[in-house]
Amino acid sequence: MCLQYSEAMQDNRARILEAAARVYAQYGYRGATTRRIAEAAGVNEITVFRHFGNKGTLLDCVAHECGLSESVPPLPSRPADPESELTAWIQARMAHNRGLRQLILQTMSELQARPDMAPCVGHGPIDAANQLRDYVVRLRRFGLLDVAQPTGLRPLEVNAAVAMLMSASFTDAMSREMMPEMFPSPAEKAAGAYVRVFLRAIGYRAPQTGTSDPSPTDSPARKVRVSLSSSTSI
Amino acid sequence: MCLQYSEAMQDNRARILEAAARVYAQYGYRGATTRRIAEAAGVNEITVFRHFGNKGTLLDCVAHECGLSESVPPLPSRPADPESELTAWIQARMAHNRGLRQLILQTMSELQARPDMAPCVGHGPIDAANQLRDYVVRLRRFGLLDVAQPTGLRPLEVNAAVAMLMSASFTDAMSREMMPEMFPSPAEKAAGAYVRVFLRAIGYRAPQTGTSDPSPTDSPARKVRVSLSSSTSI
DNA sequence: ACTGAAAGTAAGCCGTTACTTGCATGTAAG
DNA sequence: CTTACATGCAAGTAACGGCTTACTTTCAGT
Repeated sequence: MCLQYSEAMQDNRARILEAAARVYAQYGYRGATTRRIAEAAGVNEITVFRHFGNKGTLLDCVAHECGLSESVPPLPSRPADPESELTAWIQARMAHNRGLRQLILQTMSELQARPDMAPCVGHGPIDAANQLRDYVVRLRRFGLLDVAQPTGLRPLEVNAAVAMLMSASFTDAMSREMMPEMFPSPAEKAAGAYVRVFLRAIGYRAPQTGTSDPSPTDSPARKVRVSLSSSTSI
Repeated sequence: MCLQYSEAMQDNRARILEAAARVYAQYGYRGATTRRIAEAAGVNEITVFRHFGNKGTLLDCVAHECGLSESVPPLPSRPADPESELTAWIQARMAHNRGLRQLILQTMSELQARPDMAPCVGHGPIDAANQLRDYVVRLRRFGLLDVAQPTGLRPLEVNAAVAMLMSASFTDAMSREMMPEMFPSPAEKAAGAYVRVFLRAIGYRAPQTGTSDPSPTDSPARKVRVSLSSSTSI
């Protein structure tokens, strides 16, 4: 039946795409030659052209189909243990980013020449930052943030704290290997440390013993003047 | 006199180096063709080869001579107004990094193929992080940090806070343009917000009125158990 | 006027790269 | 068995890129 042709075809197509992603991540756009890609895919160079027409189309497909889309589980909608929840989330994000390190760096460095790649590389981090902002809103709703600090907790700084946590996990994943002196904390402890710093900065206080299962309704923090939304620029 | 030859020669050499840096930043190693560099320098292609022998040597010289070395004034040795001092420092660092953005991204993405570039791109940030760590030590010596916080101020987390501030300023400079949603705070306010979050996280308290000109000797914070050094891995 | 360093011009060599064309092979559907 | 499709192989083309050779121009110092 016609599906078997199609299956074999899809098979080769997938192998070419995967090989192209690997070669592109290692050598960049110019260095990802059609010969190298075909060789890495175990396929004749001509097959590449028959499937994708030309190199540009192939690498566009790589960018849109490959793993830059998120595969990190979301933050819980009801915060229970913020420190461990955030740490697990940051750890997963760092592992994800480490795996895509070369691909991300190549794409970022070539954004000027191929600006249409911007959403492809930007969507993941932006979405994650919005998730984190929403999580902070939930922490506040559940009364887990100390809003009576002397200096006050302004939206500008909460956004800054979010950007700092996202940046730290991203930069750590991108560059710990190339400049370890920048990250004196060992890799397995880094995520937890970032999260603790973040929580301290946004005024997180572990709930008092006995205040288990906090509900949003009985929290005095709801009428605080700070309101945050993931899509609101401050 | 013979110096005029040399001056003219240095002139062309400098123009080639500067043009090579521009072309490399825009197109990367493979895209920085000798023809493009020569054209950008307003010089014959052969002159490039006569000066540098081959493309590799030229781009090595670019990496070692160009502006990746620091030009940011250091943090003051006697902290007076940490928030404004750090903000000015971070702002200068961000401006510096923004100017070198493409050069940094290209070099980072090609580190796998040219590992000898690692110190060239890594020295600046590492040095800056060490400066910041030393500054925190000075804040502590001058009694400007609240070390009696409930959760305690452990070196692991101070290092994490340093990494977060450095990462945030770096990532902001690198990627605000390509994904503005990631940084909802306006660029001119971002540095100050990062610094305030950082100071809050490390337990900075503005000195009480009347405690002007703090001296390191009369500070009770000196005998705290936390000791930090810029070259110590924790 | 002569010398010699620095720069330019013209031309080319040789390998690489993207992409094409033409032909043969295998294989499954009808 | 035929048809159609997917793939492979051989060869080639046009352009580009690193680098060289052989020669000329410019111009300060002697």
